Parts: sequence; structure tokens; C-alpha cells
Amino acid sequence: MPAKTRAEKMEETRIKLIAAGRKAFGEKGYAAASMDELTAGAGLTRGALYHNFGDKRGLLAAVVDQIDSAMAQKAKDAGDAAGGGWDGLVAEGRTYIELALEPEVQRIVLLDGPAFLGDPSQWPSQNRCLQATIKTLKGLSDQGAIKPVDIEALARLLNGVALNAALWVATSDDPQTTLRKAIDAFECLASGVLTKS
Amino acid sequence: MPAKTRAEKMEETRIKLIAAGRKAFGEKGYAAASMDELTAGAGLTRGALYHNFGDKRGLLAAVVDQIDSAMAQKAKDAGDAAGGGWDGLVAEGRTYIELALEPEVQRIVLLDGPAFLGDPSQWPSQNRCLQATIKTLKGLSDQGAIKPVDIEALARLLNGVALNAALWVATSDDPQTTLRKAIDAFECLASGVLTKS
DNA sequence: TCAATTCACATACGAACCGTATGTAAAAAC
DNA sequence: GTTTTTACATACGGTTCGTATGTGAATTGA
Repeated sequence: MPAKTRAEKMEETRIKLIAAGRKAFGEKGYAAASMDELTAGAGLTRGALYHNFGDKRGLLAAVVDQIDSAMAQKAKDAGDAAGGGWDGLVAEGRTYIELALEPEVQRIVLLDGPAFLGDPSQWPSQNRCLQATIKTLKGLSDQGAIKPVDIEALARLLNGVALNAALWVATSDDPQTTLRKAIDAFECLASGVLTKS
Repeated sequence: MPAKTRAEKMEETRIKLIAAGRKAFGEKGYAAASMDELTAGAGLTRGALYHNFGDKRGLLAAVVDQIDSAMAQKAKDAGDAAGGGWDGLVAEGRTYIELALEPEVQRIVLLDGPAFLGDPSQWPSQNRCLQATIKTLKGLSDQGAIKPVDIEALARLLNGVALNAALWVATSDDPQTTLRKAIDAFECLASGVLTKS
């Protein structure tokens, strides 16, 4: 294993910093996390952070993208496992809500993310998720299974429902029972787009 | 108009500080708002702020309470004007979307509020807007017009839909047509809770 | 009425943090 | 092998928050 190149080392520090940021943001929240501390914890300084991510928000964006991408992937897998179509769509939303049980997801993606990075539907990871939802809805629409409503609007609002349900579960005292209620209500609302129940 | 008492003066400064905080938080966001600046804008200093509200978060809580109360009142009025029941619920949703169109509401109540004060249902204002929705839903539930799903969950998700719709409309190029699409989709999803269409 | 006391708010101070500007040593280029 | 690039560290200034202390006006009580 000879001679690590410079680009390889840089990728290593990027990974280290994202991991340290993910931990610090998850435990203390974005605002209260000190960049001196989290970089020192990774055996580095703020210099490395500013060189790689521009500023504090840049690191948050990188951390959010990592977590949210993983969430989208899991949701997609669940949708495929459910056989796609309407059942797949519901399964995706359900999975997304379940993922909100993790404190790291709650603090970073659902609370600090929207507050410091802005509208989640503008995030790269969320856009991918939204496009997938639109595609699925379009297929259902061609089959006449869906009411004649604007597809993009429907997709955005469905994703919004899942996000809000996740946020509710995230801040709940009793996540387990709240989760069940949230999923029931999600499926109830979602059924409104079908031409017939 | 003789001799203002001390308590009256104190109430005046409270009002001034809340107004200044509302403006600063709405324009710059909570994190970026400087307490020196906003107090100076009200002709005061940070001393007044810490004496009246304890700390920065205390002022945010007061501002959020003021806005949240006003939102609940308007939503309730709209619901009553529509004659209550299902039409009232839809009117409330529409009102919520329109209220969330204001940048002040988005920034302070919907983004910074949850991030810095935590779960909205734990706020002293008890999220009156949500309570209004719950009350209306309960009325419909008693008439048997609604599927047997947890009322609070339904109310939260309905408000979540409205929020997401508002954010979409707000960031849209053509807010007018987007608003119509959003409201159509909202009513479509909401119809899912009815026992029969 | 007038001295004593309270208190609403201002002022002063220290610490922490962020972003930038500059320094440096190692890798890459030629 | 010299020059250039660059990934990161170090040093500095500016800003902000929270507290500790000061002060003058309103209130109290005899």
C-alpha cells in the first residue's frame, strides 16, 4: 500500500470532517456545535473545514445530503419491494416516516436542515425523491387510477405529508405509538387521490 | 393623559421589543438577528431585553406566541365564515396556506420556531392554529363523516400539507396559478378522510 | 413630605465563536 | 532539481451573547 496520492488524502479528510460534523450536529444541534471542537475531534483544524466546505453551512449541507440520500435510497428500496405503483408509493412514505425515529435524522435533517439551508424541496437529495414520486404518479395517472389533479402539486404535497409526519414523530414523547398514528393518517390522506377507494 | 405608571411603561417596552424582534427575526432569521441592533432600533439596549425576556430565546418565544395566536384567530374566523363542517375545514386549510405565504410566518413560526424552541405542540401558545383544526375535525368525527383515524394525527398532517403547499407557492415563479394547483391538490388529499365522497 | 427602597433599564466586561488573511510544508509539474 | 501548486495550520480582528454592576426615577411608608 504505497504512496497515498494527494487527492486520496483529501477525500479522507472530507470523510472525517463529514463524520465529525454529523456527530456534533446530531448531538448538540447545528447552532450550538463549535467548529473548533468538531475539527479537533477529527484531528484537524478549522482551516481544513473552510478549505473543503467553504463555511459552516457548507459542512451542514454535505452532512444533510449524506443522510438524506441514504434515506431516499432506503425508501426507494421499500417501494420496489412493495411492487411499485400505488402500494410502492405508500410504502415509500411509510419508510420515510419510520426513518424519522433516529435522533440524528430528527435533529439534522428535519429541524436544522430546513432552518439553516431553507426549503427541503430545493435540496439535491429531495429533488431526486420528488422526481421519483412524480414519475410514479404519472404512471398511475395514465392508468386512470388518480383524480385529475396537477401531478407535480400532488407529488410535492405527498412528500410534504411524509416529511411533516416524520417531524411529528421526531418530536414526540412516545415515538412508537405516534408512529402508528402518523402512518395511519398518512395512508388515509393519500387515499384521497385515488379515483375510487 | 397624566403620569404613566411604571407597569404601563414596562408594557410599552415589551410591545416595542416584541415588534422589533418580529421584524428582525422575520427579515434576517433568528440566528442572524443581532440583539444589539434590534434593541437599538427600538430605542433601547440589550439590558431591557434580558430584563423582560430572560434571553434571546425568550424573545423568540414571545414573538412566536403573538404570531401563532393571530394565525389561529384568522383560521377560526375563516372556518366560521364558511359555515363550519367540511367547508369550514377546507376554508381553514386555504387560510393556513395563505397565512404561510407571509415570509414572516414562514421564517419565524414554521422554520426557526421548531428549530430553536422545539416541538410546536409544547409551546405556551399550544399551537392554537393546530387546536382549531382539531376542534373542527372533532365536530366532523361526531357526525360520522370521517374515517376512524386519530384526530390529532390528521390535523397535524393536514396542516403539514398546507405548510408545504405554502412554501411551494412562495418559491414559485407564478404564485397565482401555483396557488390554485396547490389548493386543488390540498382538497384532493383532504377528501381522503371522508367516509364517502 | 421626605428619606429609604425597589426596580426597570443602561453600561461595562469577559468569553466564545466565526470568517479571513497569512504562513508552511509536502506533493506535483516541468 | 527548481518552481509552482495546494492542502491545511496558525494568527488575528470583529461580532455576538450573557452576566455583573451601576443609576436614576418611581414607589413606599412614616
